[in-house]
Amino acid sequence: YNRLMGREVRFLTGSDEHGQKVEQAAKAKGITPLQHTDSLVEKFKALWTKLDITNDDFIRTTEARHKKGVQNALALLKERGEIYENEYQGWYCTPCERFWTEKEVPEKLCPDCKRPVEQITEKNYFFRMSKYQQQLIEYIHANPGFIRPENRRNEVLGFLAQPLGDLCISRPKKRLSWGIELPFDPEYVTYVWFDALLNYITAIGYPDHPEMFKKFWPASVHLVGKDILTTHAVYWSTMLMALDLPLPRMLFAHGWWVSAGGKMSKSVGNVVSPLDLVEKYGLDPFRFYLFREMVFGADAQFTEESFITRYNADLANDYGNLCNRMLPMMIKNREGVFHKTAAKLPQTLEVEALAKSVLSEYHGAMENLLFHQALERVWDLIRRLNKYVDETAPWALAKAGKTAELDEVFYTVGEGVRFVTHLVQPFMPHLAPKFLEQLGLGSAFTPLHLVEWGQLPDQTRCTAPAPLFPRIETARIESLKKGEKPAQHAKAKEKPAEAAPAAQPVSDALIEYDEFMKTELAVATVVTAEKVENADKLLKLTVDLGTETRQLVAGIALHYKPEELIGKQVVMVKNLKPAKIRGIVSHGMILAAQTPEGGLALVQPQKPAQVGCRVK
RNA sequence: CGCGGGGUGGAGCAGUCUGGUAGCUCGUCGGGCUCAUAACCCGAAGGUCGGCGGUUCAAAUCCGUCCCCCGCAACCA
Repeated sequence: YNRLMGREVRFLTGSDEHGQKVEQAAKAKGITPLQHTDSLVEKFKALWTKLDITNDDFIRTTEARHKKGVQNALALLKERGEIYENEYQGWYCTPCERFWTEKEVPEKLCPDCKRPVEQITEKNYFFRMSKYQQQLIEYIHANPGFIRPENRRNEVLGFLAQPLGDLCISRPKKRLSWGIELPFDPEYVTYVWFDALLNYITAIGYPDHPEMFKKFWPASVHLVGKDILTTHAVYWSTMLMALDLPLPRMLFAHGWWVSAGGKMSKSVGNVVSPLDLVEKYGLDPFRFYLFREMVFGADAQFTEESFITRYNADLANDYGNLCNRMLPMMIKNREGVFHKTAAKLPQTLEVEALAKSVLSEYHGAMENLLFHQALERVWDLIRRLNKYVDETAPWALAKAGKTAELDEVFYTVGEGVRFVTHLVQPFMPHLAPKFLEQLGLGSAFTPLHLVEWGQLPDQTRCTAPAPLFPRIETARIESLKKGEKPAQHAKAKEKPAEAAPAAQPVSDALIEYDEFMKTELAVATVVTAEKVENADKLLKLTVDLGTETRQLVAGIALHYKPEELIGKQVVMVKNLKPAKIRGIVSHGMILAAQTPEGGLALVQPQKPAQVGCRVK
């Protein structure tokens, strides 16, 4: 859009490649981190090409220009006293090689591997982030358009209402080598966020190409996912403040596409690869769908069905068909030539007035990244044009020989198509030119900022049209064609009932009797039962085994109330290794089976059995 | 009170900041037109805007409170 508006654009994207996760993933594959990211980057780039994303640059944080910029910034901040050395204390799990916060390890066990964590102290470097907290709050208040959408801005302000600590920006090399070395301490690398965020400036010439840097910084728009808003709004902003650099003009957090019907799941059968739609229906309609269907900034649901609905209604019926219904008529009656005339019909004036207001609202929406709104306005005009054709009934005008009026109508519709095609071009760069060709304009686009109503030249001669958005045939249309009543397809589209999770796959391998006998099953009586705090599914039970009582935790709280369990006999695995669940020791496991409704049924002796007796 | 999002006609959403006839698309029903990709145009049905309370002349919108749903996280021994 900005390019079409005649602006000089620097569209940057890239990849953040350092850090522990990357190092671990590479290690697991037995390749170097760089080999690992190389292959990922290749995939990203191929994807952008496929989607016709026209980024001017793609920066990788492993590139020399980036490393140099990061080290330069670090050195500068150190020199200015914005970075200091301090002890870092935390709970560390050696096998997992990671720190946990006090809160994360209430029982001093690693949440990942359950092994004990140890409190260790190590030297690290810290960035004086807290120093800028107040300044940042004031900045956000003073620049209401900085963080968008607005609810996100409030989220950030909420975050900043809490005391902000300083940011630990280093990792000792002995724990993590995959990173950028600190210029002032070769034993350390940079914390990945501190490294990655700087890409926005290292990619545009910081610090070696000041003329380029000056030209493109501050960025007009930072577009980020909603999940990384805080890092950008807080870490990055304070880093820039410390570096004495201006903040980006806008930080926009976009939402996520979510698959309808909850999480994508193979067993539910709702896995859709968006890219399949590109293969099936083309890139432009796909791009259109993405921008029209999503309220930009919020999450949106993605389904092939909604894509098809959108495509047929907006593209095939409204936009494509508008062009297609008029040109043949014009070829038949006026040799396909547009005659520019002064508007006389009241409907023509209405269309012109609408076009003008649509144009300004369109630009307003686009400047604010409200793409769905921009497209909505454009479609207001497209619908008005279809209505206009009905109102003026050019086929009747032709019969009556009213040539002047006929020319006015043809011109208005032709100009309408030209006009909306320009507005839609950022979304559909490949099909938009074809509309212009059909109108007889070649592919001579007017720069977007110069587009106005009435620029279709007099005497333009159109070409014979062919549908540019052929309808996607659905069952409903099929049946209409056969003259049947519309099928009640609501039923067919119902979400497939979530199949009760299949029984655990049973292995074919047979076991020896001895092996089974290793599992000691026993009858126990539930003595006490209570809910585990802060856990939805867990109950803490004590059971009587005759010779002893045991404490165990069972994930059955959704199906059994504590009080209904007390006094019941259950079957438990007696010789299971104890484990801590949610910090509570669980020594044993009680048996239950799934019911057809997806509930749980505890396994119970059919008649009262001897407590503690072995089950076999 | 773990974090976050949300509850508006059958479906998906806008409107909520800046109170004042509840709007859009799809779907349904009826009609029109016949130029077109069975499309387009018109009309209708359908909503106590999650519940309750409050502020106000006036509440989807502001305040309070409760309920429910969905992601993520944490446990499913």
